[in-house]
Amino acid sequence: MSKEMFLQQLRQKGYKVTSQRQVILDFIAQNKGEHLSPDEIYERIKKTNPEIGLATVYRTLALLCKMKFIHKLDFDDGCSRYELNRHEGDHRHHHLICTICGSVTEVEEDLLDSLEEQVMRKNGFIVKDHRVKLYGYCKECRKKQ
Amino acid sequence: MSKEMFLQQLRQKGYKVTSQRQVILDFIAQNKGEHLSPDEIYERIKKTNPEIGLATVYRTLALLCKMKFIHKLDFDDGCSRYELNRHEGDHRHHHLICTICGSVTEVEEDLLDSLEEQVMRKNGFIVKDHRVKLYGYCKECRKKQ
DNA sequence: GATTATAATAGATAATATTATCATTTGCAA
DNA sequence: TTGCAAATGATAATATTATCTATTATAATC
Repeated sequence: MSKEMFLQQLRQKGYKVTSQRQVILDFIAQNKGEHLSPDEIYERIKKTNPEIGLATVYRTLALLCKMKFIHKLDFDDGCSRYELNRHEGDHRHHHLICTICGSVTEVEEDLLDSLEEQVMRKNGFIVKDHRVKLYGYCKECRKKQ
Repeated sequence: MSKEMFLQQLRQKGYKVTSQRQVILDFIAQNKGEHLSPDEIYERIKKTNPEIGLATVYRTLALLCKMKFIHKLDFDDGCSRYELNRHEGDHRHHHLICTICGSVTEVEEDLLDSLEEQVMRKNGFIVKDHRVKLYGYCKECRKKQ
């Protein structure tokens, strides 16, 4: 999704396009691939835009989440982290969290279709999104065991 | 797992069996089925055991998690919640979270075997546990749409 | 295009949930 | 008993959210 498309979506839903939102949006887009925390984003943005407050960073991140532009992640390291949503609207990868070294690896896709179908059939629950975390030992730590 | 077995496991791993830990353990075992938050546990335990501090509740919950006696949950309602681990050592159900009414339903099992096997093969990652959250519309809310 | 009304947003900061710190207490082995 | 590492309670620190007043984007009007 391009920046312009996103700004249009904001206006369309009645949200305002503020300079702060654009700055934060640009920053996240420029740092895709990193799992940034609110405080990291705040500290690094503050250097060029010292007028932006921490609360606004939190609020904008929450808004970007609601708009499905980013995802909130939780790796149990004491703060939340966010990543760009690369595949429009849909969540398309899982996280492998090593319980030894704490590393986080992403794996593409999925294989959840049969699970979601079963939940639909047995529980009447319509699945719109999912979050999957796999805990275990990464390749490196496995060797050292 | 019985209480005695659990206390033995504590001693075996070098942890001490304190009265506070026993009180919290008993309370959780007596309220299985509820998804209790640390503050709820603290407030309700305080009535009969006013000497127990909030920090101890948090610490004991973290310990019980590490011992795989309970699970930490996150339903995005502003606090963490815990539930008894019914199937020893292994995580055996997923959560369906309705994004309309906020209800949380549990579904037994799994169908993750093929996913975990694939992760093992492609990433060399040994999966020891997983956490799956499915977001969507529950049966009731679906009707009202 | 400039002006104005207004609801949304921003910044500052108080409140809340959780974790870290530290001095004191306690379970447990010698 | 006694010694000591581990645990506790109190509370400071941190991450996040809620609150409240001032500011601002935007649509309507001139």
